[in-house]
Amino acid sequence: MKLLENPLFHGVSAGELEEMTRCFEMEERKFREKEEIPIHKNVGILLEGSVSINRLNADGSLDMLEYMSDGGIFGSFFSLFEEMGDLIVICEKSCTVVFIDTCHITKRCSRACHHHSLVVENLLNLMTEKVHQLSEKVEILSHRSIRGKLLCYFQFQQNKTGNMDFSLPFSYSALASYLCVDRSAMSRELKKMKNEGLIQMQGRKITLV
Amino acid sequence: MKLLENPLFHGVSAGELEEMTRCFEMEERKFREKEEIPIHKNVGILLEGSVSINRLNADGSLDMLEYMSDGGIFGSFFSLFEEMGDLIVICEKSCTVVFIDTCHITKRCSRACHHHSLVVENLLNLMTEKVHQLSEKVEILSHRSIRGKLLCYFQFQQNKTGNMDFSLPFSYSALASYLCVDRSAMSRELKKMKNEGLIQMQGRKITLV
DNA sequence: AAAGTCATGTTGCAAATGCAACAGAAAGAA
DNA sequence: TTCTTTCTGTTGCATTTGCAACATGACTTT
Repeated sequence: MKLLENPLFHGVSAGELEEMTRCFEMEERKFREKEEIPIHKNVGILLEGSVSINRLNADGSLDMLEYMSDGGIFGSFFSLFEEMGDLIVICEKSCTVVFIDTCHITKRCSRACHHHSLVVENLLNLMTEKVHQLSEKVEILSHRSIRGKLLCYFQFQQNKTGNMDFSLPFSYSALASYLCVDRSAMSRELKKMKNEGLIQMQGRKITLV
Repeated sequence: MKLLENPLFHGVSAGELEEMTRCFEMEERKFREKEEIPIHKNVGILLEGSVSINRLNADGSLDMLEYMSDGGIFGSFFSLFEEMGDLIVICEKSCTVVFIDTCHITKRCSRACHHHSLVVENLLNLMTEKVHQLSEKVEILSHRSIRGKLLCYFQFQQNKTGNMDFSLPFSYSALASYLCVDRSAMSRELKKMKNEGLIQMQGRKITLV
């Protein structure tokens, strides 16, 4: 995905983008699978590949908070834990990331450039989307049982594809981590649901009945 | 709290606010306890009192998603469910709310007024805060046990006051609802934690040891 | 005063969940 | 290929949790 196509630059022309690249001191970097992506005080825009956003626990283990692909945005605006220094972004599929230092966005541009307000407005829309994503996760986690969480998650996925079936974007282990439940217990529950005819599973393809 | 003091209008003068009130067609309304606050496509700014944001379940019961006081902001920007039509805002303590139709904020002002970009920038900061709040809730709910959720919630409260102790902003029933756990089970767990010397409780005042 | 409502405390019990441990399958690296 | 790692499926068991039911006290309403 091209930078210009990213929602953050919606309404910006190619020429303007060129100018902004300098004005915002944007930097492009590539990462390979499993590599950790440094975030500091930057906003990261994912042009290609996919990454996971994880929280580092006291015991050294990781909880996946999010998983995103092309066009995804991550950084200090979007999460509580970055400030706490225990947020870890990991490249899942080799990716290209454009970094922008937050201060270029937050602070008013001394050159009073016109693009600035446009980007702020776009960022606002992205934040809205991010709030929706978080609300979605809260909604999922608010269900008390594993089955409840699974069904809720499945329904969200189903709504996104529009079809009755969809594919998990990651492994079942990762799903358990995302849902904050025990993997084996989840596996057990999935089997039950399959037996009860609630769902069909073929590998990572799932069909809600 | 005065409207001018609200973070949404940070950096705006009294005169400008006057102008904006017309430009944005802002409307002020009062509500009494237990009253439902209609939201439509508005942003609501809470000047006085407090409200709860609840989700309406299929069975007619309500889950509290949030509880906010003076200066709080709610509306379509801030939650997933409003669009789904099952979000219900309820006045908890008699309150005053200022409504702004979202379109006045989202769309570029035809009069190209200067305040507009300022408000968008402020709104961006508010969204950031909202993202943090949601991340906080996700963090709380990501703990698997009731004890884990309680301790996590307590620590957040503690950090906010800065002291070792703090007071619940609502009832224990409401807390259980907020944490998405069974009230009686939570009550049982709190007793255990008290006996183990992890916490001290005097009514709704809690001290982390 | 009497009735009703709500917050809180308590308990037994069935069901759900987490945990630990193990094993085969699949995928990737050497 | 072989070796290694990760993913996945499974099971027993102790613990936790949700649920239902009931009791009490504070407060409000009639």
